[in-house]
Amino acid sequence: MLRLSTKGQYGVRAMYEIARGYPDEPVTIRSISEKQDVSIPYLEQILNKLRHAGLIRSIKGPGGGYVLQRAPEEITIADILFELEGPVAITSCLDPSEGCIRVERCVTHLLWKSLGKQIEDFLNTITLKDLLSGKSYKDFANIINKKKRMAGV
Amino acid sequence: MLRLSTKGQYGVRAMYEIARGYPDEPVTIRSISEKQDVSIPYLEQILNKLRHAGLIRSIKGPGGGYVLQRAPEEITIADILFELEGPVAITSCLDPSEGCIRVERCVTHLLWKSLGKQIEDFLNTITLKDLLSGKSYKDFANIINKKKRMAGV
DNA sequence: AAATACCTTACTAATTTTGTCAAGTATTTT
DNA sequence: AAAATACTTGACAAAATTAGTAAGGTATTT
Repeated sequence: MLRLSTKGQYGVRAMYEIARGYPDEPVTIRSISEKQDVSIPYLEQILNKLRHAGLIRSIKGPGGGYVLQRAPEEITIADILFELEGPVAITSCLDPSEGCIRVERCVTHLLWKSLGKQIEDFLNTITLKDLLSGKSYKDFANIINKKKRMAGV
Repeated sequence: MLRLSTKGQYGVRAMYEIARGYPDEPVTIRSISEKQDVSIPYLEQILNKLRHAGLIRSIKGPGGGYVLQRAPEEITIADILFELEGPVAITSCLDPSEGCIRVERCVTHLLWKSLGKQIEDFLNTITLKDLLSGKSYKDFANIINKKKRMAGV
């Protein structure tokens, strides 16, 4: 349950490759394709969205490729996934573009909203830099929990 | 992104109705259908799974219906969703039934695993009793954060 | 025996996902 | 100027999943 589509997954992996070239080495689509085992046409579709969102820009011609528009520590996983898959919406009625017609009597509305918030907090906290620095499983949990403690939750 | 299927959503809402009758009032499928706006055949499919999982049992004949097998505080949202939608698996390679062929070189593996763990912790913490007692949005967040603090995370 | 209520399997329409394909446009190097 | 490299766009379609419906049972109580 709660699976992420391949677009989101590949998008994050593509951004990881582009981040590795930051700040001065443009990364070609071919090189991303080879390193991450994703077809070039599919990557084009994905990178196109990320470019329109202002997360990356492209440099044409020989020697060109993609580069980050912001530093790796300034780009979160949420930034990437949001562009490729839209907002976290555990249920359709929690999608801002749809809306709920039975909020009042829906006993689970707040439950899903709260779960969505937990997920968003996590995704907003982890950045490309965390990915680059090879964080461990425990590290990721600590990053988010530490942040919450500091926020006084 | 990360949407729950209707089976999972309806399943939780159905369990909520059955929990309202706990411990001595069997809840008919018809009554669940009317209160939660879900068709009877679809509910049968859902309740069948929950029954096989031992979360509920059915009483046949007039005056019959469904009743919880355990107290509301002993049944978590994770118990319900796991039966209806399988384990939390952000990516297919994190699904226990599939497995990952590139764990070593996958830079996002631990990220998704960690996110999955956050979600599971949340779902394992909230029970039917929390739903019955009409918890607020903030309440849900507090339940899980308090638990984590106590665990010394 | 009649009414109530659950039980099971099969099927299918709709939607979403996961890509491919074809035909471009833009830039740099030689 | 030409060639090579690289990105850009929109349309299309197979495959998988979701979200149910339909039909024909079986079991229990009154």
